[in-house]
Amino acid sequence: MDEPPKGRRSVRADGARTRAAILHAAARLASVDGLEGLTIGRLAADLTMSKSGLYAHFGSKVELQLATIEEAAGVFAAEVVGPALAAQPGRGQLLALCDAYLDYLRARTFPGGCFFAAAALEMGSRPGPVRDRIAAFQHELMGITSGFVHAAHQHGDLLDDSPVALAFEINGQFLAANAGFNLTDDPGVLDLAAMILHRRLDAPTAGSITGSPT
Amino acid sequence: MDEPPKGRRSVRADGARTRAAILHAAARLASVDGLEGLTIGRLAADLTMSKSGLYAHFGSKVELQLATIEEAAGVFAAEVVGPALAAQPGRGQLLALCDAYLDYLRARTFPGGCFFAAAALEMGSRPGPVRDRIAAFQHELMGITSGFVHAAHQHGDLLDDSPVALAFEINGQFLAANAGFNLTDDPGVLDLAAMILHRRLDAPTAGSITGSPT
DNA sequence: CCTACCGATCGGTAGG
DNA sequence: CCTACCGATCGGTAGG
Repeated sequence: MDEPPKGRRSVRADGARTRAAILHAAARLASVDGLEGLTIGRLAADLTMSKSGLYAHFGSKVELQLATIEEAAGVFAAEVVGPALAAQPGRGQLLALCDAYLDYLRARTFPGGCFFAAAALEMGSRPGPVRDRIAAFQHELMGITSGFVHAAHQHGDLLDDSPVALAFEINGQFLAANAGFNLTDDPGVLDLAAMILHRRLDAPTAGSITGSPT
Repeated sequence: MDEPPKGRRSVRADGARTRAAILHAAARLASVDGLEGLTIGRLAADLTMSKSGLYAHFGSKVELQLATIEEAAGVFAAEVVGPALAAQPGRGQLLALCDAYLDYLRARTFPGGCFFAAAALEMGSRPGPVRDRIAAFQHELMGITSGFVHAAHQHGDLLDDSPVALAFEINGQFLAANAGFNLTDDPGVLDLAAMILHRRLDAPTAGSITGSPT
């Protein structure tokens, strides 16, 4: 009766899978109850495990919150930023970002709506490492968006003043779409936001989108 | 040693003053900690009174939350909607609304930023009477804003498509201004939002603003 | 990953 | 408006 190493999955791999399951549940809970309202007791009950089991993975609530943010950031990168990065630089890339964000809301990727919109509002006036991480994410997203605007300018696709201002404007429509959809449960809100964003990004020099050579 | 009725303020008036003090503190606390994070214990400590003293005014936490929303709605009406209602119908009325909102943020009327932006995000996915009241407020504000847009159309001041769409757009800039200001503490965020809104509302048929007769 | 426990705080009530 | 109290839950620890 030997125990070959492949007979059981390694403890390390089991731990990693448990950790992933915890963070998946934590991100979903936090989108509804907030990062502060996320309690270790409820999370443990949700996973049918003990509270101290959670403390084996995360030494404190703050560490759990920070890990949960990383989990949500991964989802956001995959669902929203990824599709936009895959698009060609230009006006279409900005539209891809907007459509991906609205699809991410429509799909109810997180049951409480956009994880980061909720977190930004909740932590905005609560100093500490959690708020700092959320602020850094928001700053990063604004940087990516204004980078897309800059690229569209280079591409001659879009006439506008400041990339920072347009990124701010787009972010505002994201926030309005998230808040409106959460409060009304009406997908028409997302359609309205899409219409506004598409009209806003209608290039004065439109027509150069389809003509990209090999 | 008689006790003339005017010798002490009426119990009713004292109660009303205490209630007002409670709600003032509650609205400020809730803007930071959320309507759910507002606890009766902390609120009592903040007012140096006992928890049961609070229960004499509000029978339950939900009733306290609802009363706190009414308090905040009164502040919002006085600080934001009031100045806009005082303005002449037209493009200038919409700008007055925007400027009043941004001033209300700049003044840190509530220490945690806009009470209703925070509440809308927090309660969006938490069914119940508190969420319903927040949703009604948001709906009311959108109605007021789109009414201003409609009036500006009548006044020939502003060319635009749907009042609902423009109200949605403006609301999005409010949310972005609130979130950005809360996260960065940088008043430049408010200046950026003001610039965006003023440029957005620049009438294609500008010039008819100053010519209103007696 | 567990049981068993800690002090603190939660919303709420009894009785005055 | 108070003291005194209730059961439940909080974040966290000891020890295994």
